[in-house]
Order: sequence, then C-alpha cells, then structure tokens
Amino acid sequence: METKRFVLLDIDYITEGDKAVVRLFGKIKGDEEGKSIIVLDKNFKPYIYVVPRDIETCADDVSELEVESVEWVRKNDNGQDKDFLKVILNHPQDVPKLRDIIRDLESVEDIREHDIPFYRRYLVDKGIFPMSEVEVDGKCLTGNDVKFSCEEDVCIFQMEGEPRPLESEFPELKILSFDIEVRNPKGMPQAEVDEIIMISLSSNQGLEKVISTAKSSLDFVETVKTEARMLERFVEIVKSENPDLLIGYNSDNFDMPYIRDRAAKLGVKLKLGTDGSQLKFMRRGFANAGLVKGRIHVDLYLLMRRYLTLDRYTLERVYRELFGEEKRDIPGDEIFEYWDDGGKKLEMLFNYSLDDAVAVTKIGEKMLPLSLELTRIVGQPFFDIARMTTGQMVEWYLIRKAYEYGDMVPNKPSSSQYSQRRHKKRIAGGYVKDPVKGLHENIVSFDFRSLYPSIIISKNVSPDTFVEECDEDTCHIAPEVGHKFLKEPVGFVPSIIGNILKERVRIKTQMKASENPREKQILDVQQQALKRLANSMYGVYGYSRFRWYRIECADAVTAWGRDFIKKTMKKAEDYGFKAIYADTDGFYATYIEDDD
DNA sequence: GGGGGCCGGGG
DNA sequence: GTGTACGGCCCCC
Repeated sequence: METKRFVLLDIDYITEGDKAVVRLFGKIKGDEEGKSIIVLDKNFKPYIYVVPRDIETCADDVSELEVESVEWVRKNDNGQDKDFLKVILNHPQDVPKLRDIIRDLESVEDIREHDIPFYRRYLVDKGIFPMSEVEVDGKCLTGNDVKFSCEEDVCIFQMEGEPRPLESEFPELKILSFDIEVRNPKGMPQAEVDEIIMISLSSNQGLEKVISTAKSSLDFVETVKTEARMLERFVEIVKSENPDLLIGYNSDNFDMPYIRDRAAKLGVKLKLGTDGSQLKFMRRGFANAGLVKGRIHVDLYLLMRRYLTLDRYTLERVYRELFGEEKRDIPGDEIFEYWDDGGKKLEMLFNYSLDDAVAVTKIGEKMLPLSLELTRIVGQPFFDIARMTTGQMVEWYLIRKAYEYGDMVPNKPSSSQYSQRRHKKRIAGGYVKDPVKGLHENIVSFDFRSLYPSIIISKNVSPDTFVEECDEDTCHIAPEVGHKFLKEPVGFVPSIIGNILKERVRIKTQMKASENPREKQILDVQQQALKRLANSMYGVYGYSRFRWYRIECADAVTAWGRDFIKKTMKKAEDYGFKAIYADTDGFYATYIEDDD
C-alpha cells in the first residue's frame, strides 16, 4: 500500500463494466511534485432518499426494483426529524431511470436529493474540496490495467479506503492563456471556410509564443507549414507546459468551438486532457463550456461579467478597468487586411495577438484568486464554480452544509412551482430615497452592505424557523409584513451565516498578525470570499429557482432592512447629517456645519 | 405591464 | 449526465 498527496483539480466518473468509477484529477505534492495524477475510486454508490407514506410497505416496494439496497435513515427536514429510506442504486444513470418509477409508487410520497450529480455528491459526502490537498492510500496501476488511454507520464492510482482532506496552503497554479486569430474577410468568422492564422499562448511562468503559418523575424513567433500543424503544435505545447488552468476570453463561445471545428475539418485530434481525452463540450443552457479533462478551462469573460460592473465587457474595456492602461486593438473586420499585408501590419497583428493572450494571463492572475477561494469554500469543481452564479454557489454551499448537519436538502421547484413563484407579486425591495438634486459637499456614506446577513442572524430568518402563528415572546415579528420567526432554535441558514462571519473574523485577525506578504494576500482573498458568500446568502430566499426559496424570508429581511436604514437616517439627522440619497444597503448624507 | 425575442463576448 | 440554467433591454400588443 502506498500513500499519495495531491491538489484536487477536478473530478468526474467513468463507467467500467456496469460500475461507476470516480476519477480525481490532481497534481502531486511531495515526492514527484508537479506530476499529474488520476485517482480511481470504485467504491462509491449513487443514492436518493424516499419520503415514505408507510415505511415498511415502501421498503418492500422499492426492494422489488433493480436497486442495490435500501436503508432506513432519520434526517432533519425543515426543522423536523423524520424517517426516510435511503435507496442505494447500482449506477448513477439508474437514478434518472428509476426515480420516476419510485416516485409513482403508491407507498411513496416524494423523492429527495435525486438530482445531485454523482461527482458533486462524492465531494460533499467525502468532505473533500477542489483546489485543496487530499491524501489517499492505494496502489499505482500500469497502463494495461487502465480502461482509458493515458499519457505514460501520468500516475494512475487505484484508491482504497477513504480520501482524507488535508489542511493545506493555497497551491501555486500554472496558468496558460490562449487566443486565436482567424482570417475572416466577410462578416463573422465561419469555421467552414475561415482558417485560423495564429494561436497565441502566454503562461504565468514566462512563456510568450505565437504559432502561425506566416513567417516573421519576431522571436516569439514560431512558424509552421500548415494550419493542421498549428493545431498539433498547440496540443503539444499544452501537454509539455502541463498547465492546471487553461484560460481564454469568451473561449467557451468562440475559441474552443472554433478550434474544435477546424480540427475536425483538418482531421487533427485535440488530445488535450491529462487522461489523453479530446476536447469536449458541455451544454450549459445558452452557452456551451469547453471541457479539457484534468485541466481546468476557464473563460474569463464569464467571470468578469460577474465581478465587474461595466457598460461593456470587451477584453480592452476590462483591461483598462483593472490596470488603468489602454491595450491596443485591431478591429475584428480588419484583421484579414493586416494578415494579407504581410509586412509591417502583419508584425502589428502578431504583437496584438500576443498582447491579448498576455492580457488574459494578467487579468487571470488578478481575478482568479477570489474564484479559487470560493471553490475551496463551496467545495465544487473550479470548472463549475467559474460558470456558476453566486446564487448557485450559495446553494451548493448549503447542500454541503445540509449534509454536515444531517439535514435533508429541499427539492428544486417543479416547473409549475417555478412559474407560480415567478408570478407571485414581487416583494418590496430595499429602501430607496430619491436623490436631492445638486452638487453636494462634505459627503459621508453609510454602508450597510452586510446588513442582510446581520438581519438573518439577529432575527433568525430561516425556512425552518418560519411559523404562521406565534407571539412576540417566542418569535421575531417583521415590521410592515408581519412574518414570524422562532427565536429558538437557531435556524439552518442563520447558523451557517453565523459560522461564516465568525470564520471571517478569525481570518482577518490572522491576516493582521501575519508578517508574510503572500500569506497576508491569500488570507485577504479568503475573507473577501467569505464576505461575498455571506452577502449573497439572502438571495436564496428570493430567487425562484432555488431550493431554499421562501418568499416570506426575503420579504421579512428587506422589511427589517428598510426599518433599520430609516431609523439610522433619523439618528444621523439628529447628529446634524442630512440624507441626500439612499438605496437598499447604504445612504449618502452631507454634514451641515454649524454657522456660529 | 407583461410576454416574447434577442443579445452579450469573440474575429 | 443524479443535466438543459441568465438578465437586461427592446418591441409589440
């Protein structure tokens, strides 16, 4: 038996025979530092919970079906302990196959936790976190024992027992950015006819390169004979650089699909994965996501839309916002002219293209740490986190916490519940005072951005403490709307926000005490991530798609918020401030100086 | 006023 | 993949 320690980069599962095998993709720590590893776990089974009408009949009925086994469990469901059946299935794909049959059984009232992807279930149940270190016992496999074709220098490891999470430093990650240019003389590029003319690459460890079919005296340009060869070189460089993160700008929507289409046309295999697999795509609603196994493809465009508030999100605009300097730009419809020119203008095009890749690396270095910390806190793969809304992150964080607390996760709304929620009269939002016109001096701002989390904690606003009938002794009663929340016990969401805020205070203290600048910086990002999470937590009550949706909770929080902001403004006026403008989580006031 | 359709980024 | 998901704006009735 051997032990391996690695940074968990990604996770998925494959099927061997009729069994699911979980694969943990990582980068080894300690001996063999930096080498890629794929850890196989054959011993995790999918399951769902069943709410029985009559538990014994129900257990019999379910056992008749093609299931692995049935267990009786007791779990807390929205504040009450109840009996459930845990139905363990043979394969993850049996879940969608069998859940409707199970739900329709006469002895079954409902099914729960039936739509949690297998790899996410694994991360939650095993208590391990992507971008953190994990330790496993087991043995190395040779190529013949492995069912997928893999590069020979990747360690394939058969796990035995349980993975162990380790307290770990923030890992040093290798970033490789890429950007393609296309010769499109007419309209937007069409992969059917418009060739890729260059691929630019930039890493956070100094690589700066442009691969192209054109010759150049510029030393960062590598010339290849054909476009097919260019794509092959791209794959070779990705493999030899072996980055943890592959990043682009709008690459989910443009670069990745374009590379795929051209490669298909030219007969080039894009074996970019550490397991030797080809570039894949995942449907994600309105956008597909480019997937490279064992590395994490991140599209910065999506992240910038989330983190920055701008009128536009072009690479140039984002770069200017973050670094305060202009980046040169060639309009897309002129690129072919620069290419065809072959001289000075082509040289400009090479520089521009490399600049784009370098800018992506710089933006990534600045903006990725926050998402990486959120990954370590929420505990879902970085690939997913980078494509989630904050609301979804909150939900997955709560799912993990529900498991830790022994709580049953609420179901997602059915489509009819969803449209009911959407059509309910919108709740009153934050307090808004229209601005007083004019130019004001001596402005002070009062910021209550953390107001909602504090209200949720102090008023114990949670779906499991919400009650219809109650008096002021045992309940907090919201102003205006009158919703009631038990003072005791502490609700699920208030308890979690309380822990987040406590943890944040601990990290801030540690940060202030730290002498190490790198550590200080990491701790600072950690506390920012916790703040973000705490401040987004309120959203789960008011967003119609969420499992913990409870409009009365959202309604009560904003009611207490308005109450609080108005009282504070009143207080401020007593001290000589005059409110000019207020909106939800803060207000601006001028200080009226005494004339005497 | 609310439902449907389109767009964002990329070249 | 234990899927199929955004939010803002414009137009139109």
